[in-house]
Amino acid sequence: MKDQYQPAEVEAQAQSYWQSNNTFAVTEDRSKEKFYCLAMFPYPSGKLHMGHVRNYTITDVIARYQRMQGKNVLHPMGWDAFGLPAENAAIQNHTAPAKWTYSNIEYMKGQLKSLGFGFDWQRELATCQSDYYRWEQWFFTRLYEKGLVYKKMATVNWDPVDQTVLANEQVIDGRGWRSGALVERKEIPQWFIKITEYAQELLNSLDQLPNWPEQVKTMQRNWIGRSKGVEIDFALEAPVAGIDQFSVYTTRPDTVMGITYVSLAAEHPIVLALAENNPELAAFVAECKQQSVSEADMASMDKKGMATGINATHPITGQPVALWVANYVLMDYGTGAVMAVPAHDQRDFEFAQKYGLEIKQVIAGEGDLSQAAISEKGPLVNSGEDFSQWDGLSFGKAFKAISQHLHETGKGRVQVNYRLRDWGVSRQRYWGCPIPMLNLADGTEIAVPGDRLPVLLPEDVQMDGVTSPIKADPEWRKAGEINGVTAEHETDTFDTFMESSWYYARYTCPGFSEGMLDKDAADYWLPVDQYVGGIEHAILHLLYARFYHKLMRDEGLVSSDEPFESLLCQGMVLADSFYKVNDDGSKTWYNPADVELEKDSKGKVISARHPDAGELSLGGSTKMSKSKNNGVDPQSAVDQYGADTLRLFSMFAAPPEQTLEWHDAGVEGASRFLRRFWKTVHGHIEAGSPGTLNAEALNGEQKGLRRKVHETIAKVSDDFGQRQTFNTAVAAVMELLNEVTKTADRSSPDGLAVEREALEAMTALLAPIVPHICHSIWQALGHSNNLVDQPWPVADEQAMVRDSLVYPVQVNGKIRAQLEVSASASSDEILALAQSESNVVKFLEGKEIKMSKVIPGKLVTFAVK
RNA sequence: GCCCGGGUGGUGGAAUUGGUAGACACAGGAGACUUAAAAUCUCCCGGCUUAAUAAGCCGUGCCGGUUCAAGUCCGGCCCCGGGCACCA
Repeated sequence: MKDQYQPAEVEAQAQSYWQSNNTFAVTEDRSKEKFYCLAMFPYPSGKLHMGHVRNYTITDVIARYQRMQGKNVLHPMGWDAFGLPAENAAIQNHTAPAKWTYSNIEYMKGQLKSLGFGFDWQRELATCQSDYYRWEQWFFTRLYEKGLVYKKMATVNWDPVDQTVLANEQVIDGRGWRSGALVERKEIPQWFIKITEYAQELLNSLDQLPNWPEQVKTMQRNWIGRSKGVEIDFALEAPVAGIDQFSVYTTRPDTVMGITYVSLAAEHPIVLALAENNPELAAFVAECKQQSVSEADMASMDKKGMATGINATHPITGQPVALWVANYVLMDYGTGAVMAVPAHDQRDFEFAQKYGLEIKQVIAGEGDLSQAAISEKGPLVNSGEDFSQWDGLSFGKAFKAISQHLHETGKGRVQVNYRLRDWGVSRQRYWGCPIPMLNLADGTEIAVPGDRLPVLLPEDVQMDGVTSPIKADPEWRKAGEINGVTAEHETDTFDTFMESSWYYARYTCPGFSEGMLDKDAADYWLPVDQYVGGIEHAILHLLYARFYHKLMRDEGLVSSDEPFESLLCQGMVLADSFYKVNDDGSKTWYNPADVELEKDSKGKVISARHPDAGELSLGGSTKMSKSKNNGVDPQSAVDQYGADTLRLFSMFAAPPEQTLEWHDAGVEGASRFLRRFWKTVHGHIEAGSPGTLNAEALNGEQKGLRRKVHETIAKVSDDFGQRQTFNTAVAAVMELLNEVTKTADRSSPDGLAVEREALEAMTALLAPIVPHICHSIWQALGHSNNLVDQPWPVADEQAMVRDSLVYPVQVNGKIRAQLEVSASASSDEILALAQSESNVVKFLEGKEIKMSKVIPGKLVTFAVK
C-alpha cells in the first residue's frame, strides 16, 4: 500500500477491475432476491451537471448497499434522447440534432464511467433509436385500435412572424423568443390519449404506494382533482346560429341562486357566432387570443371581459342572466363556460366589481361583501319566495336539494369531474418519434399498419430554425395508397414524455426484437424497487409513467399495477445565477464558474464581476438550468480531487430530499477525510499484524472504541436501509475515524485487532459511497474477494452494552445538571441522585415539586412551583 | 393566482416518536512543525453578562397558543424554492 492516497491511480484500478470482471452485468438469476434500482435517465444536453451526479450517486449507493445485502441488483442507464434543445443546438452549431445528440451521449457516458457508477452498460438504450421508438409507435397503434386515442382541435402558442408553434418555454413575456412577435393562441388538430379514463384508478392506487413521499401523492391527487358537482344547462333567451343552450359545471350548486352572470371563453361557438356581426366583440375576441396558453400566465394576467349583449335564462328562477366573454375562461378546459357567483367566489367578485355587475349574497357567513367574497360554506339565505324551503340548509343538504330539483326539471345532473385533462401527445417538432398515423386524402386517418412500422425519422437533415425538416419534405410525407386513397404520413412527433413513460420496462429486455417487452424478463424485474429522481418530475413524468404502466398491463405486457414500488425525490441542485441586462431588455446569463465574487467580512456576496462583461446582477440561487446558464460542471472537481471525493461530498452536503445549494467550498473537506482514512489504514498496516479479536480481554478504552464501531454499524445501516439519510451516515463514519485516530492502541495485538475491526467496518460501510478507495483499502487489508459482494457488516449487540449513562436533569424545562448513573440504576435511585445534585438543589429549594419523572435513557425532569 | 415543499451559527447541515439545539464538516482565528510555503497536527469558534471560571440570561423566519418541556404540535403571517399540462 502506498503511503499517499492517489485518487487517479486508485480509481483507474478499481474501474478496470469492475470492467474486466463484468461486475455490474446482471441476468434474471431466480435463485436470488431481485432489486431493481433506477435513476431517472438524463437528457443528453452536453455535459453532466451536479444534479446528475447527485441523482446517480444516490442510486449507486442504494444499488451497492442492496447488493451487499445479497440481492441480485439491476442498475441500468440510458438516454432520454429526443427533445427541443437538440433542435436549438443544431441550428446554432450548424449540425443535425441526431449528430449533436449522439456525440453528447458519447461524452456523457465517459463522464459517468469516470464517476465509477455501477451501471449494467449492456442494457444501455437511447430513445431516439428506432429499435426503441418502434415499439412506442406499435403501442400507440394498439391504443388507437382500442379507442383510447382520438384527434381534436387544441390550442397552441403561435408565432405569427416565424409561422411556427412555440413551447411555453419559448414564450417570454407574451412574445416569441426568436421573432419577438406577440404570440397568439391558435387551434390546430392534435392527437390525445384518454388518460381521463384511468383518472379514478390513478387516484385510487396512490393509496397502494406506502413508500412514495406523501408530498408527491398529495400533488398527484390535487392534479387529478376529483370533484363531485353538478352540470347545469342554461337556455339562451334567443338561439344564436342555431345554438339554443350551453352547460356549465360547478362544485358549488348551493350558490346557484346567487348567479348574476355567466362567462364564456373567447373561442366558445356562441361568442364566435355573435362576433361575426359585432366588430367590437370581434376585436375583444382577437385580443383574448393574444396571450400564452400556460396556466400560470392565465392566472396572473389582468382579468378582462365584455358583455355579449345577450342573456341566458337562469335554470331555476327563469330570470335573465347576462352572458359575458372573459379572457380567463378557456375552451380547452371543461365546457368553456363558467357560472359566476360574485358574492361567493373571489375571482367572480373582482370581475363583478370591475364591471359593476350585481353581487347577490345567498350564503350566510362572516365577512364584508363590499370588500371580498364570502367563499366559506354556510347556511343558505335569500333563496327567494318560491324556494324559501332552501334557506338555512347546510352545504350538503343544499347540494342534494338543488341538484335534485335540477334533475327533476331536466336542467342538470350530478357529475363526478376530474381536473385532469386528456394527454395531448402531438408536437409540431422534428426531433421526436413520428406519430404512426396516416392522413388520407378523403380527410380520414388510419394507424400505420404493423408491417410498415417503424416510421423512421430521417437523421441527416438541415434545420432552418422554423419548419420541421419532415414537414418541409414532401417526399417524406408520401405513404402511397391505402385502398385506392392517397395517404400521407403524419408529420407531428410525440411528446417526449411518451419515451420516458416506459423506458424503465424496456431496460429489462433492451435488445428484445419480438415485441415491446419480453414478458419473462419484465415480470422478473418489475416493478422497480427504488426509483430516484428530481422533485420537479413529481407530477407529469411520474403520472404519465404510472398511466403507461396500466396501459401496458391492460395490453398483457406487464403483470403489476404500478411501476415504482418506492420513490425517492431528490431535491434540486441550485446554484447562484448571474446576468447582465442587454440594451433590448433581454438578459444574458453568465456561468458561475466564470464569475468573480466579492464578499463582505461575514462571507456574504455583495457583488459579482465577469472578466469580459464587467459588473453583473445577482440572479439569486435557482435550479441549475441551461436557460440561466448556471450549471456547475462536475468535471473540474473530478479532475482535481477524484470521483470519490465528489461522490462523498454530494452525499454529505445535504439529505437527498432537500434542495442543495452548490458551492465549491466544502469539497476540500471530503478530500481531506479520504486522505486521513488512507493514512490511518497505512499506519495501521505498518504497525504490524493484529491478534485475534478477543472481546473479553479488552481494556476499557479498547471496549469503548469497539462500542463506537458497532454503534456506527447500527447507525449507518439504519441511515442507508431505512432513513435514506446518507449525510448522517457519512458523519457517523467521520466520527468513528476521529475516535480511531484519538484512541486506537497500536502497542498490543489486542489493540491492533480492535483497530482492524474498526477499519474493516469503515471500509464496508463506505464502500457504497466511495467504492474506489474502499476497493484498494480492502485489498490492502489482505482480502482477495470483490468488496462489491462482501456481506454488509452486522452490529454486535454485546459490544454496544454500556456500564453507565449520563442523564441531563431538567427543572421546569431547563437543564441544570448532568448526572452519571449506573446503567442498572432504578428510576427511584436516579431521581434521588438527581435531587441531591448541588445545582439542582439550588432550583428545587423552597419550591413545591409538582412532578418528577425519569425518561429512561433520555433525561430526568422536575416541575416545581 | 392555484397546488406542494422549505426557512436552525459566518456557511452546508445535525437533533429518527414533543425530551441536552448546533453532531459532522466548511470558512475563520490562535499555536506547533518548517529556511519558507504547501501538507499535517493541537486548541478556540451562536449572542450577551463575566478578567476568567463556575454560573446565568437570550437564541431555530415573524406574531400568538398548547405543554413540566416546542426547531418538532396548533392558529395567523412573511420570505424563498418546485410544479402548473409544449423545458426535461
